[in-house]
Amino acid sequence: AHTWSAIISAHAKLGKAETALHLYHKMMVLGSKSDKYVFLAVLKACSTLSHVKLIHDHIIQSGLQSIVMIGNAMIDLYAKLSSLEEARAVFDKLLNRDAVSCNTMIAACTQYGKLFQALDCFKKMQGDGIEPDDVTFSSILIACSTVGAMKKGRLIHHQIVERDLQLLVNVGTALADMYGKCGSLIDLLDAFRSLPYRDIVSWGALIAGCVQCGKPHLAMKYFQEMQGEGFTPN
RNA sequence: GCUUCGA
Repeated sequence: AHTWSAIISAHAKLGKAETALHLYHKMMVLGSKSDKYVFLAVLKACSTLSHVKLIHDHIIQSGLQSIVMIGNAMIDLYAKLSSLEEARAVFDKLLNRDAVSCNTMIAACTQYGKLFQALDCFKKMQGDGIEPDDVTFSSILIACSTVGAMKKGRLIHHQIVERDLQLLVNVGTALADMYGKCGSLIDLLDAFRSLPYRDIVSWGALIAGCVQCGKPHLAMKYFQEMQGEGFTPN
């Protein structure tokens, strides 16, 4: 199974989804048993709901549905290909939820523009003794930015600083993004300057944020500066 | 060989 999962996931990562699914089919025909890594690899190759449902059935038949990593992948896929309700159904049934489960659910709520549900999930995970991590905070910030909730974003910002998580690029960039989308140029620049390093994504958040804040000339200035630091615009 | 976030 480990050699099958390696080759299936390699194809899935390279975007060769059909080939990955064919290999999975071949593996079954040859009578090899799937383990959790095979399922994770083949789930990555699923681009339609019907594929996901089919694999989900196989997972249930194998009795592997209660494995956290599998459940987490299912939450993500149902959110992206089906509906928030279906994602939540998997989330609710999962008994050994971890931070990734909650992060995935929060990102799912965000995708559907449900800030209140995202915040509720954030609150409940802490009630359940699951520690929020950097991914949790970056996801919650994106939820705030998509609905322009700067006041809530600031409260989250304080919790981030308490843990020094603003020093991580993903969190720092999400902060910059949130302030930019909410129109606070000062806070946007402050978040950007606190980043441990800059990459193409953080530059993008800065430039888009300047535009959002009504400062197109500043955006142009940073666009030049970005190229001066060797980044090619994407 | 392994799931979630900043585009």
